[in-house]
Amino acid sequence: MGRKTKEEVLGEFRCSSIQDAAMAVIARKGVAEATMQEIAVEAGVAKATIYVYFRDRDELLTRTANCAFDRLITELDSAFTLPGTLQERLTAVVLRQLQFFDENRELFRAYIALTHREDAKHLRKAKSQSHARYVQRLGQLFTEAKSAHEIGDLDPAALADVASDCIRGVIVRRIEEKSKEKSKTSREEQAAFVVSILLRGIRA
Amino acid sequence: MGRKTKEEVLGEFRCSSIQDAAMAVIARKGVAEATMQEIAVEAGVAKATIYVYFRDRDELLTRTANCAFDRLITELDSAFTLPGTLQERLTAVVLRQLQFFDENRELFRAYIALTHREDAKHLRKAKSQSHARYVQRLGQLFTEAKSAHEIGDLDPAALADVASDCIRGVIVRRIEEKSKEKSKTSREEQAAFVVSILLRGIRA
DNA sequence: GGTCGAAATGACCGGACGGTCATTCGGGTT
DNA sequence: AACCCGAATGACCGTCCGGTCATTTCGACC
Repeated sequence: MGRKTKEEVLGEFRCSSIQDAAMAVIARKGVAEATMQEIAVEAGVAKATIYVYFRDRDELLTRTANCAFDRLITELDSAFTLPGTLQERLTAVVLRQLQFFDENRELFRAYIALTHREDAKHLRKAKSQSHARYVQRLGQLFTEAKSAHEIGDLDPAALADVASDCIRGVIVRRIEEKSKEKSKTSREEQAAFVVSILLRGIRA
Repeated sequence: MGRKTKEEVLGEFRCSSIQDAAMAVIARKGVAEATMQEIAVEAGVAKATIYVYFRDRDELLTRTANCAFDRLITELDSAFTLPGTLQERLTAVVLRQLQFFDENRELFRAYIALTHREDAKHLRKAKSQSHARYVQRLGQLFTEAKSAHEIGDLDPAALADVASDCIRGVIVRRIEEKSKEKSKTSREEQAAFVVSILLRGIRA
């Protein structure tokens, strides 16, 4: 049993090494341009070695994406379960998300790169599953706020869609700014701004 | 002169035929998977013929994208210049956009496909130029509304970003719904909903 | 040190794709 | 009808990439 565990551990270590390499290459080149060769070099193994642990390119990318998305969801769950008013909770969620993507920009690039993907259907599926979970969490938040009469008679699911759009946009712009070396606005300001618009609207 | 014009007209006709074919293929397969061979078949010409009119794949896609984006901008301009209150004007813009993409779904798919592109830099540039123009138009609209004291002391450019995010999201969801054969909500309702959220916010 | 089995790998294959070129084709001119 | 010239094309090339396989490498066990 000790031996077997050892082998398994070694195998899992190799697997995650390759997945880490895949994430790095995806972050650098995007999903479509992430070649097996480059992933292999990044992982410090031969290309054929990848095929010892993954059936084909699709399985590697699918499992890598699922891992990444799980990390994201897990990270956000702790923000979603915080107590407080709708404004407080929404701000916390946005803030946590900005922070997470600041620290894992490669993950965000992968996330975005998968958003509109026309290649492997499995990737789209994995992405849309995790995104659906995320939007659903937002919907819960609005449902609770509705119960507390913090919001009027609006469809929580529709609100969640709009909110996720706005948050997405903030992150995209933040990443683009960052790559231009001018992150002028703090996370806190950006989070407060978008939550303010969402809650109070544009009107005077 | 008559002869020359005739030749030019013929040439331009061929050009636009090929560009139309390129748009169709892009709409069907996405930018990355749009091969010269498939575009040629779609256009009813030999692959080599494309190279008579376009230097290479990049030039074909760039010019095709620019054409498409010009159509989009032109179409929206007439909506942007309508008179009325902020709410009326914004609703008109959103409505026109929904209608335009309903009628030119392939154009939207291409537009979205180009949004996050990691291939040809020229394409990204073309897209971001037209998108920048669009967001700028939105910004003008908010600036005017600010002058008319319809909105408070908020940065029009930032508002335009948020608004474009929300509108984009509505369109994406609309297209996805449509491909599932269940367009449950009318354009008017969807436009009114997103404008309502933008102007009045979520709060009760 | 020798043996064995699984892991790792370099070399290779088949196919797809962008791009080129010599040849063919077709309509206008004489 | 013969000729001409540019447009159109089929055949072809080099490259890249995913995937395979026979061979080698390496650590555990005797």
